[in-house]
Amino acid sequence: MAGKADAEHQASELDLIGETRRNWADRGIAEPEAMVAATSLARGHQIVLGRINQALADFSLTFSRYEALALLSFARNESMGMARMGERLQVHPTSVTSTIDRLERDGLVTRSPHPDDRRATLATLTAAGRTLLDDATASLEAIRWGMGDMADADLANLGIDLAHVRASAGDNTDDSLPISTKGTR
Amino acid sequence: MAGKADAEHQASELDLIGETRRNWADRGIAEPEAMVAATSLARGHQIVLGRINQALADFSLTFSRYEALALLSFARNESMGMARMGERLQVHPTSVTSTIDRLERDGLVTRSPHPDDRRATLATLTAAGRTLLDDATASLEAIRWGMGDMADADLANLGIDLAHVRASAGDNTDDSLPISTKGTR
DNA sequence: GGAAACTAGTTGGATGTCCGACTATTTGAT
DNA sequence: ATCAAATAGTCGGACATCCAACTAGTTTCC
Repeated sequence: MAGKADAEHQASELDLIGETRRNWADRGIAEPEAMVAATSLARGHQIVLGRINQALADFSLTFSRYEALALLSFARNESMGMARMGERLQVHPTSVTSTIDRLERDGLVTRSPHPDDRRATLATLTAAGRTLLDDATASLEAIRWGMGDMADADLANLGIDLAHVRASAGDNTDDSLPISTKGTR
Repeated sequence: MAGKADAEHQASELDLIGETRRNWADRGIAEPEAMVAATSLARGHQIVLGRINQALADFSLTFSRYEALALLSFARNESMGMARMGERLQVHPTSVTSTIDRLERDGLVTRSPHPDDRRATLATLTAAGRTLLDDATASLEAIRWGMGDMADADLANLGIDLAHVRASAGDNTDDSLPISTKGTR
């Protein structure tokens, strides 16, 4: 889990990131924009993930486990090999093991041997898993995936800016992104 | 720690977020922009934090511990009560305990009783801690705090968009942010 | 065919984060 | 003044994530 569950708690009096920026500026930092962006990214992530996990707590889920359930729900037969899950979710194979362990413990997923490859294990969504996923999804939609009351236009801008980050890491960012204003700024 | 250490690894063939978006769209999701933004935020955080932690590994540091050292370096006498550190870093008190434990173990920080409040403990930067912080900072500057080759203008946009997220959580976002284009889009 | 190289998944260890509960101390309110 | 309420820090437990190392099965290539 990551981020404080209570993302809405008092942010004390001051702007913590602005304060940090000022501190570094006094010291003569290099690349101040990058520092502010990285710091803001960490804080934004903490806020949003905190809200999401808070909402998912009603279902005894975390975002990691929710993502795994959602991924399976999109797969043929709601079933997928664990290595493939790791690629899709961009997490280490051991994290998949750990996530599936807990989902299986809670009866949301079952493990079964792969029919063709005796090394591989298939994770398959159970009926309970599918039901819980649907309920949890409705809950996340209700809180707009933790994005608060941000306007759709601002959300789109954020998505574009983050696409730049992802592109800088080699993520392919195809045309499915909101590109209405792309290149115009 | 969060994010894959190897943030630059193969992003396989497809755009994972675009693919996710398509999957949900087929299902008729509500609030698609919010979902994409939240997903992109998580991925962007993973990428940037992964790069940062990779750079800090040369100093046997993590970003959490680096942040704690930096915070202390800005404090009067390079010293601060642990509760205050938790407020500034926006983490749970037990996380501060854990972080200071490791910093103390590595000789980068010392604990001492607060002179006026016998409940409180002061964490103080050591000479070794200060030196390591400076070296680690230089390393982070060299990689632009994990922001890759993003242009300053894009970084500024990202900072602005994330300020909206933070504002929606009650973070005070004062005038120290890059506001050159604020309100113009 | 058979050995080397690769792939799939797990286990064990380290870190970071949260929450609940607990002790010690300080504040505040009657 | 005294006792309740709030605050500071820690411990134990749960999760998520990584890495290194290991077992078991599959591919590749001579």
